[in-house]
Amino acid sequence: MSTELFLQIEAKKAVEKLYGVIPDDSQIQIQKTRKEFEGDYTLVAFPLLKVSKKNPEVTSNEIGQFLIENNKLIAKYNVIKGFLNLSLTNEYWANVLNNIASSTEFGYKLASSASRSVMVEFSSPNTNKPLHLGHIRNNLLGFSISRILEKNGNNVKRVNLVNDRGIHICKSMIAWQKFGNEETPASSGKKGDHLVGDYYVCFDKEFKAQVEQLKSSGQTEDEAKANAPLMLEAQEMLRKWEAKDPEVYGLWEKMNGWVYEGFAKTYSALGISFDKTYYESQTYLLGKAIVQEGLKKGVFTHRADGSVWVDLTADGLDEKLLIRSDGTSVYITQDIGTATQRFDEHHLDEHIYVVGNEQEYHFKVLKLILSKLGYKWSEHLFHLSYGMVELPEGKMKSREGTVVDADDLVGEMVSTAHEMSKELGKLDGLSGAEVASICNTVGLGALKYFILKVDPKKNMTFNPRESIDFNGNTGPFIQYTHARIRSVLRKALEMGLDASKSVSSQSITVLKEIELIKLISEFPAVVEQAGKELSPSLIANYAYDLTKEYNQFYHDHQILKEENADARTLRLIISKMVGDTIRRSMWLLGIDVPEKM
RNA sequence: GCCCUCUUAGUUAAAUGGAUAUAACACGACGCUACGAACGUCGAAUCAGUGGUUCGAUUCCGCUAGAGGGUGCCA
Repeated sequence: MSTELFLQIEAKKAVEKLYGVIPDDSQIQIQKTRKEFEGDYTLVAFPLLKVSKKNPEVTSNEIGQFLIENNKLIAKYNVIKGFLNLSLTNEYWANVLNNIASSTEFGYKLASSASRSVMVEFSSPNTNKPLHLGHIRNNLLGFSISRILEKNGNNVKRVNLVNDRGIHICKSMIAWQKFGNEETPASSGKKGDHLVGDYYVCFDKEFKAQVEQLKSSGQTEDEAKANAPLMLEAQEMLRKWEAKDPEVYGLWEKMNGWVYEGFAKTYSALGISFDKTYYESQTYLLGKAIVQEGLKKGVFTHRADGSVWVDLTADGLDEKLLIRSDGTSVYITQDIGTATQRFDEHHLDEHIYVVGNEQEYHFKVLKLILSKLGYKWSEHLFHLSYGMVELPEGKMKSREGTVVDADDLVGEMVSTAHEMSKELGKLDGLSGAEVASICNTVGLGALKYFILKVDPKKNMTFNPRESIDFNGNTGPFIQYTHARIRSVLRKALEMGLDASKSVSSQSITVLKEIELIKLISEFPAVVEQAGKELSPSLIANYAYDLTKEYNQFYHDHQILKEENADARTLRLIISKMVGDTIRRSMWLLGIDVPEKM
């Protein structure tokens, strides 16, 4: 039981005994005592005044007095205005530490076959260009949330839906065909996804030139865009692709193959993997049958030109096209199909889409359509809508070359880690492979932490200069503290000190020790909260708080050189638990922690 | 036009219907003969404006201003 819950129950009893009324849970507000006051947890008296019919000070004092008289584990209290600050005894905290030290998988709920089944779709890249910073946020969020949900006792399936077909792919293809001179990753040494991306940019450049030319010969902007030969060729290519024209299909397979090789490297560098990858080329026709069904049910309507629509105006939304007048399907048609397919095949309790907030309307519409079709599971679809990543100069624009490339970014972070460790001389004497591994861990840790510490819902600014800072509220700061703890534990082992004994209240000698035990004991609640809110940032902030608190402790108090054996053991155990909790918090974020750095 | 979101120190972030709003970076001043200084200590600096609900609002609601996003054949 958490300390907060324990105090809530005790306070409830006290109120009942003192005032003869059983208070509502919402009236018993327990919160952490603010740093500047003495106490562990605080009961806010204001909501109880109606019950006590006394002023805040008197009410607080009466409850505080009752609690220390009736509970041996509550040591003392003080009252400031309407706040009752409670301190628990050293026995209580020693016992908490012993319980944590002897438990396995502390803070985690393990999944069983009876657990809820959750599918998380994330990443979902287009195969016409390499991954960039925006994809990194998506990937890191999706991966971390999957781990958080797993450790909240869910069976999680990670899936990727690759957008491997459509006009955007044809743009890269047509540009390569016309201007590529048979360039391949092997011939040019370019990473496959970058090579294809270059031709996407090339298409845009040539297309714009054609549009300008047509405009100067008298066409309007819209006319020029519609008539540009390159665009017509791309559209023709898409038609040929849909007709499975062998030449076009072969080119498409070849170029997508290059992209997949490139993506695989990026995913591997980021430490991201999936249980299953879906391809839009295999799912884009799904959903059409369901649209027919909807027409029969009268949920959708035909228009004169053959297009199919759903009217959502009664729900405050607009009318939405589902099938184009030429009979082809649109994005949402496919999503209707894939969602149905997944719930048919897997019996999911929840399906989470990790997709940027610019698609909020899309998912609102999707959910509504599915519920109109009578699918009860539509209420189990959840759009995890995350904010955009902007640069200090503003929005990233691929065409203006202001996009931060994922591979470049990872590379820069790792090389910064190299420079840093060289400068500090921290890794002297280690083998090249060890140094490379550590710098990789630290560089990636910096990047991942920088992105995940921000609340997913919020837009964030990515400042390249600040992101490679390894001091302060950063991944490397937390990793460093872990490495330092591991170093202490290695030395303790050499000295033959035992960190597996249990401790007694006499072992606790300074306040910081209790602060640390308290913080460690809050880990399960943080994991649970992060699972509920689908927010890795809660874990990141917790890890930082814990690390900061430990560093202060470490600075002010000796561990191995402490002469009192009981105190030394306690500090050793606290150190071990802090190190473990840091490691496990970071694991939930998809960040590794090194033994040395 | 209509709909949605956001606005917290110079900057980037945090928290909360409750106490004097929390950190980091940057800036200034300090601490290594030390279990790891990628650390620690001190200083200065913030809730866009306005009205309401409330014992109490930065948090909830309204309006104003600014920023971003979406909106019938893109994804």
